[in-house]
Amino acid sequence: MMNFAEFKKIVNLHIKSNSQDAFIENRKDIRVKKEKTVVKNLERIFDATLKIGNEKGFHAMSMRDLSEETGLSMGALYAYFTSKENLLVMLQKNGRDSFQQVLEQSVDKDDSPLENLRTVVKTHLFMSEAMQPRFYFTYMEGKNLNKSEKKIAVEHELNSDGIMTKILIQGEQQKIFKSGHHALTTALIKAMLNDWYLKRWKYAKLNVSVDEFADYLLDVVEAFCLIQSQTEG
Amino acid sequence: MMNFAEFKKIVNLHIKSNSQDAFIENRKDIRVKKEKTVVKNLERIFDATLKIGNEKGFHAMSMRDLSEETGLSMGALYAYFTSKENLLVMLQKNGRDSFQQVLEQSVDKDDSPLENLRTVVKTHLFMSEAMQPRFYFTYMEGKNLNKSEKKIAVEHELNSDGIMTKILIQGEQQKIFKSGHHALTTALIKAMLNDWYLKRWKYAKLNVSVDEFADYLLDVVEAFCLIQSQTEG
DNA sequence: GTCTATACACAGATAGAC
DNA sequence: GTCTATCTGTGTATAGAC
Repeated sequence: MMNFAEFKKIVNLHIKSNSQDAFIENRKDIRVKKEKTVVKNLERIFDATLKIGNEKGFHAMSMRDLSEETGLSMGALYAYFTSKENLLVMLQKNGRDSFQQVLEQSVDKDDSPLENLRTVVKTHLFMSEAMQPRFYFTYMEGKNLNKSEKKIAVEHELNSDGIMTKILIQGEQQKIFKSGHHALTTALIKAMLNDWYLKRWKYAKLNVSVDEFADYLLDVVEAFCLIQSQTEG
Repeated sequence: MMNFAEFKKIVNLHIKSNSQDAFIENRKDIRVKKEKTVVKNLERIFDATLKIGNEKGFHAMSMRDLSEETGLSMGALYAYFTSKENLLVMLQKNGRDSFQQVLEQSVDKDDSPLENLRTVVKTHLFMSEAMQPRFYFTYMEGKNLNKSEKKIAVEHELNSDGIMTKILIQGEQQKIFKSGHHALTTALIKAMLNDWYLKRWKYAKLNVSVDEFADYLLDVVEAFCLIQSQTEG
């Protein structure tokens, strides 16, 4: 089964196109018109925002901090977004969409629910590993969004939970998984998945690799969900 | 076995003494000297800080916001702490200590590892339920602490993880629990426990009570940890 | 012990030169 | 397309009256 190294090769192209997507979606708000310049600088701006924001919080990051980290002047920065809040929204949107897409595409109707469960768990985990700063940022800065953006974020989460819950239900119908409160099971699995990028320092200290974490997490999940012990790994 | 209602009766006294503890520990920095006044106003200040801070983040909360919410003037506020950062540190310290104490006391050497595991999980969960705003705040605002305070926070977490890991090891020694990476198991259990106060909206939507959550979480944990299926609940 | 008034540093944002 | 210089609001914190 897929490990992180293989996963990364496959989706790297997708991930790298992040700031290009952002350019297309925010064309009207971006004063600079040369695509190549925008993509390059937007990437610098995003990276710097994630770095500073994850250290001390987005709100505590000043535009002067951002100017220093990116090497762009304050004036130049405002050619790429209309306001600090606009920058926050761009960053959040941008991450969510590619995540949702990759997750949905990972499910295969012809696979067994067990296979799909494993795939979805690993896909979620590996994406968060490949884009750790972004996932961390999205989680921690969610409450700084305005009401309507917050609502969108919640909908995305419920949507992504739905993918997993659906698999659990199918598993029960096919008598592979036990019956249970599947939405609650999903919530618990998500909680464990999120911990990987939220408490990175802890797993580093325990010297656990992302592949080991994936296998261990799946052991836990399968011990609870599977009707009888099957071949593992 | 203990449910939330019973738990709350037992520890309520402990929880209510929070601002009194804070008064004793921060005497030197508090300009007001009448204990009764300090305890009353400190509680108002803490509650207001948790409320506003959890809505939009501690850094985004201005002292004018806090003044309005507490009904105290800016000048009066600064009689209870020396700076905004000092207020943050007071709040964080204050919560941690009583948590650690209650958790450690909940373990009983004469009980079986299984009993102790259940007790520790429920104690952690029920404390977070009884003091949800404080737990949420501590989690989300951890990165705003300075280096030395951050270090203390990490130590507390490792310490509390240690309590659970120890129980898992004992369980293995007594041939009740499976062998495994016990520290990793603990991390996963903690992740699920934390989710209860971090994603409250989700569990509210699912209409899951704290007691139901406790039982379900323990089912998951026991399915993974126990050597063979034993009587549950 | 609490208030009002204010100091003054720093934030986000923009104008206009290059 | 990027820069420097600057406007203006808001932030934390304090002084001094009551």
